[in-house]
Amino acid sequence: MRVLVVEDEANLAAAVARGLRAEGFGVDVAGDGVTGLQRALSGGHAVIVLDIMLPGRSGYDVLRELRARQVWTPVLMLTAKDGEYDIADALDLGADDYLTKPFPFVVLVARLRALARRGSPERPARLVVADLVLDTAAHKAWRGETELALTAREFALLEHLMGRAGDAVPKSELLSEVWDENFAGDPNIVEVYIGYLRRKIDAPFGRKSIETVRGVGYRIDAAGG
Amino acid sequence: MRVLVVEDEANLAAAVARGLRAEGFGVDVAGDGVTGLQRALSGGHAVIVLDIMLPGRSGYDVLRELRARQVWTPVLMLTAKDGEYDIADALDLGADDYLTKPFPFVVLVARLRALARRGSPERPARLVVADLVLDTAAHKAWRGETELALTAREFALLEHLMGRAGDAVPKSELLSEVWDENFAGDPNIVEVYIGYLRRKIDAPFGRKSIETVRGVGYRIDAAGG
DNA sequence: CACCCCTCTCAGCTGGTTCTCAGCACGGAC
DNA sequence: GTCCGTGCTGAGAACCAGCTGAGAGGGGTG
Repeated sequence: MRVLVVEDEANLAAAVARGLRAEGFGVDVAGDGVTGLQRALSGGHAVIVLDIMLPGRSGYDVLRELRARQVWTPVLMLTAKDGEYDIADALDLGADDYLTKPFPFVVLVARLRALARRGSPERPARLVVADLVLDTAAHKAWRGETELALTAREFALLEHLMGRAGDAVPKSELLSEVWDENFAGDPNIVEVYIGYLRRKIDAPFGRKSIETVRGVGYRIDAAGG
Repeated sequence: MRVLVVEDEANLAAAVARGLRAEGFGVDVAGDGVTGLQRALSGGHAVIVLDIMLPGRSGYDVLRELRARQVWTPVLMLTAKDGEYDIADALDLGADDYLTKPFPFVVLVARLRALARRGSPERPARLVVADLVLDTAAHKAWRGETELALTAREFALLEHLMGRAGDAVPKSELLSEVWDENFAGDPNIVEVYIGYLRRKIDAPFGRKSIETVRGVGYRIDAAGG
């Protein structure tokens, strides 16, 4: 069972890592938010221990980004007790548990075990952006009351955009995530499919959910469009 | 519904596997205690049939280890009638039922069905979707008032689809759950059986319960159809 | 042994889906 | 306004997923 520890205080990080290894966990350590996010995205961890106060990107930020990218690995947040950061916010963002520093080591281990056992919650079956709804389990899509007839590829593309609603998603990311990691064909395929989508989900309803971000990619406004 | 059979007598194992497949179960076979334990831990089985006398690790051992690792899949133990091993011990260790060899095949099937039903509370004895009704214990199916004559395989397929009513069930999942974990044959078998089902449960009634989700699999609409 | 039923394989067909390509439109820089 | 780069779109080709009929193989039954 692998654990990712994202913590900038080197001493604490090392101590936690050593202790967890002794308990039989495999441990990865990241010293700042950016590398922490990378490691977390690469996946394979049963639990993530995430400090809130971090150089680079805060723990909040990392957590938000993770969930936005559909990564549902359980996260245990670490806070200093000075209360500058609100743990409630973290839980809102999708943290699964938290500990206030300093903490007894055994408590950390127990909480991690509990989180790991509980496992990663199912990814939400439903994506909602304004009156656009995707049911990923049923593979159905609606604009308001109207069901949309999307092909598999169109559905996958829309799913990815809605999963990162509010973000400008680079065309390269769409290519590698919706198509293939090493897609060899014409990258223009993304534009073609964006066109298909707009004709199905926007034009008939006089809407403009999918914005073009010139030179970057596309964005679905979190507030809807 | 997947069954794991842990049995070292190759003839018996093969006979049981064949018989269970004919009854519509997906069957995994392990020939000794060690691989049996591995398979069991990998999960996904509704029931485990476990011989006591095994090379490698005894059935006792495997059972103890399973329960120690918090795996609660129902287990049916097989014993030779010479009484060298005490079935009471097995029940103490957390076995759920037992059979003394030799046993009538129909008894095995009945016990397995009972265990599977009892074992997972979320698998009800009766599945209802609109006017489609499956009695999984009695192995009977109706559309409205009309009883349907389904073969074992057709029944298993319909059971799985109805158990996930509303979801688009991937073809790969159907293959591994209704057929076999490592089904080697032509995956087209799923389409063939979907065709059989439609001819029995839909066409005669002018209905369309089973929708094709192109590029994914099949779906039975929770609201019926 | 003959027959029937069930399971599964195979190959042909169909139409929707995916993708390529080429030309056009548009935005931004100067 | 002109030019260049980027994005949009229609047409059509290639492909492939899914459906079906035919039939082989095997087990069980009379």
